[in-house]
Amino acid sequence: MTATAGWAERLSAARPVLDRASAAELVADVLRENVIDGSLPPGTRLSEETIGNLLGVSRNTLREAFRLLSHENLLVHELHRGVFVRKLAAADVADIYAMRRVLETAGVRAVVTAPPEAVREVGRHVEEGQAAADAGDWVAVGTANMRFHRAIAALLASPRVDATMARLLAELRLAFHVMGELRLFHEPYLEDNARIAALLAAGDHERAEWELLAYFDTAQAQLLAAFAEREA
Amino acid sequence: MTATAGWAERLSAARPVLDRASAAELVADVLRENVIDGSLPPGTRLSEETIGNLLGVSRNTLREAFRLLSHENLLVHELHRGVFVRKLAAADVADIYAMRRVLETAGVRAVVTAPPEAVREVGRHVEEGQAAADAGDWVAVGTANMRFHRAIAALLASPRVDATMARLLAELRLAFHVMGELRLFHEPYLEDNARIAALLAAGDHERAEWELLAYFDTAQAQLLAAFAEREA
DNA sequence: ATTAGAGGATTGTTCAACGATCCATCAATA
DNA sequence: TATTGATGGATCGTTGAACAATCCTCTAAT
Repeated sequence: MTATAGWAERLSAARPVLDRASAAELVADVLRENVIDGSLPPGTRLSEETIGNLLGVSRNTLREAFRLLSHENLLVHELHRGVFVRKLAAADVADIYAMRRVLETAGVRAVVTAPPEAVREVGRHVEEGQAAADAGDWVAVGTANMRFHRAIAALLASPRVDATMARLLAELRLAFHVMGELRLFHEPYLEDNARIAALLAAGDHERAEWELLAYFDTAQAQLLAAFAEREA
Repeated sequence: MTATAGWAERLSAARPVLDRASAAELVADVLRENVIDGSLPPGTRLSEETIGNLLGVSRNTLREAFRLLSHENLLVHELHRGVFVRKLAAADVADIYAMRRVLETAGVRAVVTAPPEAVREVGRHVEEGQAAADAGDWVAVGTANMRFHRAIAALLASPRVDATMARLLAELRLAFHVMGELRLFHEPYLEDNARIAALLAAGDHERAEWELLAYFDTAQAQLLAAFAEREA
């Protein structure tokens, strides 16, 4: 019985696969990948003709892809000048962390009403990060860390909060490129994350929130210090 | 001296006015206006040819405008079917209020560190709403109410939070169209808003938060009731 | 009443073209 | 020398047309 019970939901869950992405969205996916992994460093100018030829799509389609990524804050569009890979300023980093504080602390406080599955999801990403660290893959550690924090905000069980967090974290990755040694940036937080996940699992949201705020302060300070150093 | 002190900032603040132009953005502005004020009710299909001829722009330009508004959640784009004015479901309304609770309560708690000017701005929109009510302009009362709540979130002094709130409230206006009599929906909250603004001005963020949460509950329930009634 | 198919209408995507704008270069002037 | 002004090339902004792919409606057949 349980096998056939939820067939309607399973079908509607598969729907996004059906209305497959348009050409512009596929192009946006490719570009997003290259921006996030640093192949296209901040400040790079994306010429319509060059990129269009490279990917084999028309200028119009490409421009739609540019619009998509501009609204994800990964590209900036300057009239009559073209699109550039976003270059975060120190103020942007501070603002991103300000918004993360709001969303993630709200997520932590919602742990008491969150579905147990969502709480387990937080812990899962902690293990994911530790496994990646054991393998020495510090880029993967960074990815797991993003997922960990996204899972914290997801405790609110709000699609809009979730989408906002995803965009915030993608944007933040633009700032990571200023960090030279990824290991030094990510390694210390593995323990912090494990501790926060444990507190959440135990329902101790007050201490979890306190730990989380401490993490924000140090991580933000670390990033901003790297920014200041780059200036010099 | 003070008149010439901040000229650099004033100039750079005027910058957005300068690079304002793109035809697609202007078209998006026009469409947004018509969607928000109800001229284009939810569910309306926007034919590329029809709208393009009406506004005198080419299909390509119009499609860029559609993209812009789709990412503001005001339009939905269905592949090979066209774009439609977004039709909010009850779940959307609940989710919007969930996110408002997060952002606005955070704003209220930030009143202790917010710049005084930002606090005064909240009160200003209360008066704006009362003036509109005296004039019997209930659409303007609704606008003032939006600005009031946006000003509360703005206490966080975060550009990203501010932009997110603006988008959330624009989206919520799609739901207001189910309310028949706008006066019945907006009038009771004039007093609530005044009380909350007074509490904020006094720095009593605890009671302000309590009042605000009460407002969210009743307003959301009222909207959802109207949705349920529409179904019947 | 349901299914199958044909035809028309609309969208998806590309291409070519032209005006508008920006940018680098170089000449002219103080 | 440094600033200003003009020139030309490159790129963007926007349009219009074209064709394929897809959807919708209507009709016919079972």
